[in-house]
Formats: sequence, C-alpha cells, structure tokens
Amino acid sequence: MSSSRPRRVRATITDVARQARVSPATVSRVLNASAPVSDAASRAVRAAASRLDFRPNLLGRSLRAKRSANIGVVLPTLSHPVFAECLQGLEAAARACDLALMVATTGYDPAQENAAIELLLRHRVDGLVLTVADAARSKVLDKLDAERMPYVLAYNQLAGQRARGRPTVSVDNRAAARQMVEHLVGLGHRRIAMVAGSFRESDRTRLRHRGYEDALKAANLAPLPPTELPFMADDARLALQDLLSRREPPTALFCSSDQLALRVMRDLTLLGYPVPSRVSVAGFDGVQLGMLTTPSLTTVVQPSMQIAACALDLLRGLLAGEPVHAPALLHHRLRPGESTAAPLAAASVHRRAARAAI
Amino acid sequence: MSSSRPRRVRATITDVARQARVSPATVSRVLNASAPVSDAASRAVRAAASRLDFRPNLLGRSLRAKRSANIGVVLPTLSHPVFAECLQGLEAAARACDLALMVATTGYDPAQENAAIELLLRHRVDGLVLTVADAARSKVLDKLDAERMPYVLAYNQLAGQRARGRPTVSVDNRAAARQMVEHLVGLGHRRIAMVAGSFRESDRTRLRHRGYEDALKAANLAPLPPTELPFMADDARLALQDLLSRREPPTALFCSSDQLALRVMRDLTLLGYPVPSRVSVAGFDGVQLGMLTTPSLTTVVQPSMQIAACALDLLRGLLAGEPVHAPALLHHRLRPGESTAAPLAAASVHRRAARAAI
DNA sequence: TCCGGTTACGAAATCGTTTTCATCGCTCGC
DNA sequence: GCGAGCGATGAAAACGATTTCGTAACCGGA
Repeated sequence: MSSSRPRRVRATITDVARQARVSPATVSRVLNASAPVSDAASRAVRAAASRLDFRPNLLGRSLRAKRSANIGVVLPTLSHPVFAECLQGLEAAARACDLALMVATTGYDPAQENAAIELLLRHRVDGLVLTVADAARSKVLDKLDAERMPYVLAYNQLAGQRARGRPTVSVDNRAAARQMVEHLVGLGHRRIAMVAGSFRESDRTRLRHRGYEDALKAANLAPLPPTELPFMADDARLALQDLLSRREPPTALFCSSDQLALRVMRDLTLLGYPVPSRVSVAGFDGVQLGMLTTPSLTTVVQPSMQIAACALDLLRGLLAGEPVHAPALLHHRLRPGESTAAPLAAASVHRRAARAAI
Repeated sequence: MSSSRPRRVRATITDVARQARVSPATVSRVLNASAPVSDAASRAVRAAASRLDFRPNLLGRSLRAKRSANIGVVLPTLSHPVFAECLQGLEAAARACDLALMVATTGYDPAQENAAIELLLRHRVDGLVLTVADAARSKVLDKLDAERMPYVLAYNQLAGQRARGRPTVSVDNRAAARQMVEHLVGLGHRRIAMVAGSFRESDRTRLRHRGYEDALKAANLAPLPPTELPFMADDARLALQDLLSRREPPTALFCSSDQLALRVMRDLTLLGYPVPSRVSVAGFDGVQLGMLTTPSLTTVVQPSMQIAACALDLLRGLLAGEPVHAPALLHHRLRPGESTAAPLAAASVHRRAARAAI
C-alpha cells in the first residue's frame, strides 16, 4: 500500500569494499578473478558481497573496460520462424557465456538495417550477429568494417571480393536448392517453376535460383521465368492462378521459403489444384510447422540452432582477437514430405504419345 | 589488406565541445535539448558533431543519468509464434522511441526466469516486459517488486491479491475460452475435451480451463477429465489414440494453444480420425500459420501486436512515474476455421433415438 | 644481515556522459 | 544609475566500475 518506504539503493563495489575492509580494487580482483588475492581477503569480499546482495553495475564496468558483454542481433523479422528460432538459439548460446543480447529487426529494409545498427553501436555492443537482406550490396557491412566492429553474418552467403574477411555462417544455398530441384526432377517433373517474394532483394533467393537453374540445366530442362508472388494475399492467389492456367503449366513449384510454400499450398487448395496430385510444392528452411500440415511439406532443413551456435562461436573468436575464419557452410538436409509426388503430367504425356502413335 | 591502420577512436563529447568552442555541458544540452542554448552555440555544436561523426556513448550517459534507455524482455520461448510476434511488436514500438531491447528466454522454467532477470538487472535495464510461466506463484515478480523495478506482464493474467499493483496486458483468457467452447457446443458437440501441455504450470492454461468449464456448465454438460499431452511427439500420439478409443470419445478437442492444436490435427490425421468430420479441433492464439493449413484452424485470436504495443506503453508510463493502471484486457476474436464442424455423433444419436422410438 | 624479486594490495586516474552550482552579462523596473 | 532577476554558459563533481602504478611486506639466497 504505502509506497513511502525509502527506495533502498543497491550496494556498490565501494560498499562491499568498506564492509570487507579492503579497497574497491581488491573487490574487483576477487569478483573477476583478474589478479591473485589472498585467501583471507577473498573470503571477506565474498562474504560482504553476498551479505550486501551486491549486484555489479555492468554500466560502470563496461564504460571503463570498453567491453559491454553485450552483443547485437539484427534480423529481418521475427515473424519468420527461421529467424525466431535462430534468435532462440543465439540467446541460449549467449546466456551460457554471460552475454546479453540486444535485438533489432529490419523488415528487409536497408534504411532500417542502418537505423538498427546505429542504435546498437550507440549502446556499444561488443559485436554483432546479423542477417541482412542482401549482403552483396549492403552498405552496413562496409560501415561495420570501417568502424572495426566485429560481426558475423548468419544465413547470408557472400561471393568473390565482398566475401573477403567477412565471416558467414550458412548452408550452401545453391547446392541445397539444386538438390531439391533434382529431387523434383527425379520424381518426373519436367516443368518446374520457382516462386519467391522478391528475387532482387535477397542474396539467398538469388543463390537458390542459381541452384534451381543448375539442376534444370543438368537435366536438360528449360527453366521457367521466375515468379514473384505479391505480398498481398489476394494478389498472390491471382498470380498463382495465372501461372497455373497457362498452356503448359508447371507441375511443381519450388518456393524460396517455407512460409511462402505453406501459403502457396493453401492457395492451391483453395484454387482447386490438389497438392501434390496436381501440383507438387517444395519449400526451403525446414520450419517445424511444415511437418504439421497435411500434406506435410517437402523442404530443405537449415540447421538454425547450429547456425546460431556457430555464429556466436565465431563472434566470440573475433572478440578474443582470433583471425576471421573462412565462411562456415553447415549441412542442410532434404526432408521429404507429402507435398511432392510424381506429376500427373507424366501420365498424360504418355497418353498423348500413345495417341500420336496410333 | 593491411590491418595496421591505427584504430581510429570515436570522437567523444569533449572532442565535439573543443571543436565547437563550448563546454561539454553545452554539447550535452544541445544534443538532448535538456536546457535552452543560444542559437549560435547550438549551430556550432551540431556542425561539430556531424563533422566528427559523433556517436554518443550510451554507457557513459546511462551510468551518469541512471537511465539506460534499455528495456528487458523475458519470454518463455521464441519457437512459439505468439511470443515471436510479440517480440517483433515490442521491437517496433521500442525503436520508435529510441529504446533498445534486451531479450532473454526461459523455457517456462522458473530457475531460468530468475537467471534471465538477474542478467538484465545487472545490465541495468530501465524496466521489463515479461511473460512468466505461472504468474500466480512466480517469485521473480516479488523480487522485482522488492527492487522497485518497473515491469509489465504480457499474456499473464493475475487474480485477487497478487494482481494488486501489477500491470498486466492480456486477453480475457477465461471468457475467450468460454466463447470458443460455446461455439463448439453451438455446433452440436456434447463431449468436448480440453487438451494442454501442462495444466499445472501455466496460469493461462488454468484460466482457459475455467472458461471451458464455464461453457459446459452453462450448457448442462459434464466436463471431461483434462488431457495432458506429453512433450514427445510419439507419446503424444499414443495419448491421443487412447483418448479417442474410449467408449464415449470426445467429438471435439479444445487445445490450449495453436501449436498444440496443429500438432493434434496432424496426429489425428495420421491416426485416421479425419478433422473435422470425425473430430473437431479448436486452438487458442491466432497464429498466422493456422490460416494456412488445410483444414484451417478455428481459434481465438490474441492481438499480439497490440499486446506488445500496449505493454510498452504501460511500461513507458511507469518509467515516467505514472501510477500503475488496472489490468488491460484486450479484445480477442474468434476466428472460425475449417477444423470445426457439427459432430457426426449428433446424427448417430438421432438415428439411435429414431430406432428406439420404433 | 642485507638485497633482489615477488606478491598482495591500495590510491588515484580513468572511461564518457550528465548535472549541479556558480558566474557573467543583460535587461528591466524604479 | 542601480540592484534584482534571468538566461546562457562553464568548471567540476558525480555515476560505478577497472586498471595503472607505486609500495609495503615478505621470501629466499648469498
């Protein structure tokens, strides 16, 4: 009820020192094990600290030590389960080594990427784990380099000159996409389309598209023009309808992400194209929920937890002064689901061939 | 290539002051608009700041001002889309007022809740937004009260004495659950079971169970014993199998969360119980992906973004010294989906009644 | 006994801000 | 013309830790 109880202020290191009859320096040395201290003093300090319920003020420490024990995380969105899971993994890994996490999301928008980083830099994070929309042309990376701020890219994959000195953790997007499309080819599909939200703005989507092309080329098949699905649900459905009502419609759709794939599956169902009997659908990411739908989603699983753990490890290495590692490519896994099957088209092609032969 | 370029250190407020030929105090006043400053000085300071690319060191500021512009977020998990979305909303709201977010997850474990809060307190967050596993017996709330640390509970709902002075933002879980179960009753269901991960450990689940009971009592129906679904996927399926192979099996399942509901739907499908024709399934949360499955999920939508925005608002109020508001109850919405329908049982009951009449 | 070397420790400077307090010109009212 | 009042400013003291540097005490060896 009464709120007039005098706001008891926290004990500071000086209070502990006084109680333990030592200097603040000694308290610091004991609590951080940063220098040898006699047993007697050490015990006295610990006793005083616990008696006073001492909680070190990390602001003071960070200011002086120029180390905030605080790492920044910049992700496109948390509505996408892949990034949410990644953050979850980062948090677990970070807390295991007493690091705090400061997070910001960017909505795939370079301006917001910049704003996010600016905020984190003001708060003096020690380093960053980030996923940018398009690492190939992101200017925040250049800024971070200029500032000498350690960072590790997660999910982004860089090539050529821009990859130099930039640690990344990802799967081999191109190879994984190729494998997935080869899987579709193996099922008998001949007209496979790739759909994405935007091909221009994401380095990963572009790489996956390359993988898609690789697979088709290897099978002597012609790639179909890439399909971009509008953000608005209704427009997307129309676009899909349009794609499938062409003269020779694709029999399989390779989607650039699971979220997209799930929406596509739903829309196909609503439009009256059964999955997989009429159209096969494949995704990319391996989100949990893909296993819960009916049909379950065929997809490429990215090891998000491992990506997170690995990214944090690399970052800690950088903070400890180790040199930059080569890009880390983690293993993906193709998870077959019920959303892909052999195409009907194969059968009808046979029929047509048979008719022609008569 | 060469990394010997001397690590240029950032300009400090003193550097800016020197360049602008004023004192650091004046720079501070200009940059924070914390006191009137002459036009001339103001311009000089701004010019110097931008010339030197000045980035204020928030550690220094926080230390001195006892305000870190940093708020802590404690959530059970980010693998659950509801919390991921909430965090997303918090982040957007926070960045709009230049607050940084420090996040920690707890896995619904009180010990981890405590550890998370301890970490955040050491970092001197200004306040917290948190969702605890069970607010009714959470001891971290008592600790925070003792510390006079401002916080707002999200999703948790408190009752009676423990609610006093504790700001919460949530939907009315009991009423919402009741409404959902009434919807099932309205469809003709007479044997409705509630399933959850754990009834003991979550205040929300308990409230939703109360709502479930309310609805049944109002309809003069008997509640079935609550079903807890084991965490392991296989065990859960067996438990479900067991539940449905009883003599008078439930015709509808009310699940305590969407994630659970989606898993239940999937398991039912695998077990050969079609949804909704044989068993109806309802969820709670309103996650996006519930709309993408086939059948789509009937659920109660919690306005996660609003909850986040409201929580941050309340917290900002507390930080500004405003008194604690009454618990905020935000509107939920029943989103009908394809996972619920009239029970087969109704028909067979009618048939039986008809046979008896002959 | 004395001396070089180690060890444990404290005094004080420092990190980069904000905030208090005193001061210095002004203007205004008389 | 003169003090009161006011607005803008700077000097200096915080904030709470770490880290540098100097030194007292102690140890072993000559």
